[in-house]
Formats: sequence, C-alpha cells, structure tokens
Amino acid sequence: MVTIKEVAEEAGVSVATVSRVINQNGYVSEETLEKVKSVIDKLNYKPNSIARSLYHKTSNMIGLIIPDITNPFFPELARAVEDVAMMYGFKVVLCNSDQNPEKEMKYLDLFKEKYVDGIIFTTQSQESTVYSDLNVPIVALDRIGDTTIPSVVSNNYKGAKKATELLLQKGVKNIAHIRGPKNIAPSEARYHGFIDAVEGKGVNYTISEAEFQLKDAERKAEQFFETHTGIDGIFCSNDTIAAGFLKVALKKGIKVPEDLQIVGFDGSFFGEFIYPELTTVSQPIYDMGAVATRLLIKIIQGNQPEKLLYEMPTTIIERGTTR
Amino acid sequence: MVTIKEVAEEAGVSVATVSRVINQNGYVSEETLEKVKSVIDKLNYKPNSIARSLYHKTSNMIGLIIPDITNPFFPELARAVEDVAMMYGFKVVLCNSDQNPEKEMKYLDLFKEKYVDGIIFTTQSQESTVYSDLNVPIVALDRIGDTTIPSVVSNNYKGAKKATELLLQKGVKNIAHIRGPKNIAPSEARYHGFIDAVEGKGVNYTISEAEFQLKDAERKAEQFFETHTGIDGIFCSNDTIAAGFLKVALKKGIKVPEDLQIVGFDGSFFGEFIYPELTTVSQPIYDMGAVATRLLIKIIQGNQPEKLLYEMPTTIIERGTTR
DNA sequence: TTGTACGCGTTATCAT
DNA sequence: ATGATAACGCGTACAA
Repeated sequence: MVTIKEVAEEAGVSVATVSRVINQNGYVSEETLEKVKSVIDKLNYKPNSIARSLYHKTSNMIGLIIPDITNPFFPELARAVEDVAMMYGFKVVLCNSDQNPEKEMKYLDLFKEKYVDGIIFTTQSQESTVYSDLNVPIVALDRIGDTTIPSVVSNNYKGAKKATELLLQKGVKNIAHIRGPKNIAPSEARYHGFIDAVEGKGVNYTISEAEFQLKDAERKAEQFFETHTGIDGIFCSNDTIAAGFLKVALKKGIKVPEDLQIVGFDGSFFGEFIYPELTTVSQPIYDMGAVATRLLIKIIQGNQPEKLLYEMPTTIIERGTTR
Repeated sequence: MVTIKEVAEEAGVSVATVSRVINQNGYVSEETLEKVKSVIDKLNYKPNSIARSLYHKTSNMIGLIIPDITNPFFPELARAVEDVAMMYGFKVVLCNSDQNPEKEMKYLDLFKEKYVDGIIFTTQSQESTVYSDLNVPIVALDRIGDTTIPSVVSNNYKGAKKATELLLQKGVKNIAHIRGPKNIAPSEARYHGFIDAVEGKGVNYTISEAEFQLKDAERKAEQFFETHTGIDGIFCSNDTIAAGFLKVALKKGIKVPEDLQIVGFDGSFFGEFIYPELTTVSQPIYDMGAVATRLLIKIIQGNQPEKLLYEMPTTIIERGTTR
C-alpha cells in the first residue's frame, strides 16, 4: 500500500502539496501539479480511506439494517440502496437483524464505531429499538409511528382497498382476507384497507390469519378450505400467503380464476413463476429503496427533509389469478 | 463519541492504562482495573474501530462480491456469509458486480482502501478480473480454473448426472436438456453431466439453450414445444429455466408429471411455491457460503488452506414434477 | 506557491 | 504497575 509520503518523496515535494492536488484545494503550480499527478499514476496511489475517516469522522459508508435478505422482499430493496449509494460515492454495509432488538443494537454500535454517515433501517415489528438520539442521519423504510424519523413507506392501506375493490368488481360475492401477523405494521394497514372496502357494501366476508411464510400459509389454507365453502375471492396480505393458498386450491382441484380469484400483495418476482400467474398489488420496492437512499444522502449533506413521510403509490398488476 | 482520552482523564490514569484494560494485556492493578472499568461503563465508551484499523491495518471486515443479490441464488449465500462472519466478529460489505469487470475492479480498490481482512467473490463468468496479486486473503465461490485461489463449489457435474439418471430411471424415453449460457462454468458442468448420463445409453436426447431468466426461458419453451414432440422428460440447467418450461407446459395443457417430467437445479426456494412443486437438484447454498467464510477466516488467521478445491455435494429433492 | 507540524483515536514500546 | 510517546495515513492551519 503506497502512502502519501512515498508519493511526496518520489515527486520531490511535501505531503501537503500532494494532499492539495488530491483534494483540489489550495494553490499548486501547474508544473508541480503535473509532476505529482504523474507520480500518483505511476505508483497507483489511492488515498487511504481509513486515515481519511479518522480525520473527517465520516466514512462514506451507509449502514443498512433489514430483517432478512433471504425474505424475497429485501434483495431488490438492498439492490436499490446499493445502486443509489454507489452513485453518490457511498458504500453499503448490510446487516440482517432478524427483527432481534439485541442484534439491532449491536449493529447500531458497530455503525457508530465505523463512523457510518447514515443509516437506513427496516423493521417490520412495531416495538422500537431506540433509533433516535443516535446522532446520525437516519431514514426508516416501511415503518410508521415514531414520528421523528423520516420514513418511506408504500401505501398499504390504499393498495389493499383497491385490491379488494377489484375482486368485488370482478363479481366476487363471498370474499376472504388472509391477514398477516398482528404486530407487523403493513399487515395491519392492509387489513384496514380490506375492511373499509367491504364494510357496508353488503358483501359476505371473512378474515383468517397466516404468517408470511409458505408452510404456514399452506397449513392455514388446508384448514381454511375445510371450514369455508363458497368463497370465490381471496385477498392475501402478501404474495407468499397468496402462493400458499393458490397451491392448496389447485391441489384440491379448485379452478382458478374461474371459481376462485386470488390477489396477493408485494409484486414479488415469484408471482410470475407460478401458474396461473399471481395477480398482485405491486409495491415500488426498488423505488422505495432509491428514494430512501436519496433522502438519506440529502440529510447527510446537511439538508433538512421536506417532509417526514414519503408515501409511494402501489399498482395493481392483473395477471392469471383474477378473471 | 467518547474517546479513550476522556476515559483516562475521568479515571485519573493515562490512556496507556485504559488501553491495557480494554485489550486485557500488560499489567494493571486490581484497583485501577475496577476503577477504569466502571468509568468505561459510566461513559459508555466504545473503542473507535477506525483508529484501530489505522494502526493495525485490519478492519474486521470482509468484502463480498456477488453478481446480483436480486438473483434468487445469492441471498441465502450472502446470509450465510454474514452469519458466519458475525460469529467470528467480522462485518460484511456487500457488493453487486453485475458481472462487470470494471465494477469488480472498483470494489477491489475499495476493499484495499478500507483494509478489509479478506474477500469472498463469486463470478459466474469465465473471464477473470485479476484477483491474484491482491495481497489479501481471498476465497472464490462457484468458480473453477484459476487454480491459485481456494474455491468452494458444488458438484455440478455429478448433480446433473444424477438428475438425468433419475429421469431415465423414471421411464423417460425422449429426454431434453435445456442448458444455460455457454460462458457460465456451472452451466457447462451440468451440460457435461447430462451428456455423460445419456451418451451410449441408447436414449434419444436433444439439447436446447436458454438464459437463466424466466422470460427468456418461457420464449424458448414456446419454441421448444412447437418444434419438439414426444419429449417426456426435461432436465433444466437451473430452477428458473425449469419454472419457465413448466409454466408453458401447463399453459399448453401438457400433464406434469404424467406426460412430462421436469427436473431443475439449485433448490431455489420458489421451487416450493409453484404447483406441482419442482423436483430439483439442491445445492447446499447456505453451507457453501458458510464453508467459504470459515475457510477465509482461517486464512486470515494465518493458516494455510488444506486444499484448494472444496466440493460440496448436491442432493436430489423429488417433488411434484417427477413421478 | 510550498513546507512544517499538529491532530484525528488507538496501540505498543520503552522508560520509570 | 504505570505513564509518556511514537506511529498508523491523512488533512489543514500556519509559517515561510
């Protein structure tokens, strides 16, 4: 690893001069400029970013905390964050919290130690690790409440309402909503969207619950189809649950979308892998990540965010599980 | 951010003493030990890891370069790397290279600047960015050739052979292999596994090719079923291709697995999301990541790897697309 | 226009 | 057993 000192010696100048040409500030004569530049090239000198960090107390890194990269929702998000971050010269440290507050705390400490310039985090759970008094720019994704932290969310309520209305409009008479876990904010919002779409409309509806996991969804689906008959439309709280219900329905010989229509939520890529393809409420996942990152960088650069809540629109993608 | 100096002042000792209690080396009397410890707790002091890095030229970070976290193969791998790394006190910087040599080089420079202690990388392409003369411990995943770098791979050849033999044994008479891109090593190995399983066995076989992407697979499947009749078994180079072919077959009313059996490769999670569930050759993705990380850490700690090639076994998971 | 010297927070060597 | 101090690589007052 070649240092600024070696460059200085080789160029016959002082380290200060070299520093000046690197950072393009201060005066430096045309002549020495060229000289130093050529030596930098020759030695393939790269300023040591650790030393820089120590001095500046910044690292050009941003920390990203997500529950689990293995959950299909997050890779695209992470990708967006990295793409945008890189575009602005920031690197990304990715951490999987597993929704575990201890882990989250550990990562936050880590981030402070490393002088990360900002933090983006997603928690699907309600209970909050203390993310305030952290003294580092921070943006939340998919998180509500905690009104002091700028957040980027998608419009879960509205998307759910639209999805339910779509089913109704497609002639569904007996509709079900398979809601997600109660402690997860988006799941709650989607539930309310559903309720507000069916209440007072004179339609029969029923509510069940499932985890956001295929196996559990399948179990719940088995039970569901045992105990409920005549259901001709299901709005599921996410695509994983929808996939589970679709699988079981198909297995039972129920015709989709002829006799049963299904709508999921998220716009996960695997919605296109299954047949019939899943109709779903698509979240602009990549955009959410990109917006959050731009917002964070803005804050890092000293600008105040214009608003605290950035709500991104959802889109219905009609595919094979609706008529 | 409280520094070692502040702790020293508060405790009425020198920074050297504080450093000794932190690092548990050198002599320090019982009395001052207690005193310093309590001050550290009181002030919630955490040693600044940047300053440490500057001195030690290590960072307790490892760099991970993958093509694209959005590709379903990689989240699990990344997760494994992070889990194991964390277990040993290392953090992970994740980078998506998009198979782009320029990006790779950029990340490698970045890693050197940041004093990463080691690098794990995956390239599916053959052409090699110069990963040697890097002067940093390094481990390759899913990569062959380039014999100087320790590698962790799964046994693509053998898995493909077994998959093909499974189809044959299940009574397939006219078999097809949909191979992946020619410049991707695993795709090549699987192709040879297939060939060696059918050659000289007196079975009819045919080869087609598709990208590892759903849309392309579907297009190729449409063409395939137009031009080939009587095919009753397909071994696909990965699960994505298999999903595409299955979808199109289902759409065309071909009965799976009665009239057509399909086997994929990878063991991707979405194999269980589709119906019938995909029979596949499962790679121990998590284990591969874990083994690679342990290997890297071993090297970082100064031990030489026992061998240069760690070959992990594949397993056939029989599910709904075979009889 | 250029160079000297100190500070960023930590560790390790060498005195004491 | 403890303290002073150089060093890690860089950036910037300040002096020249």
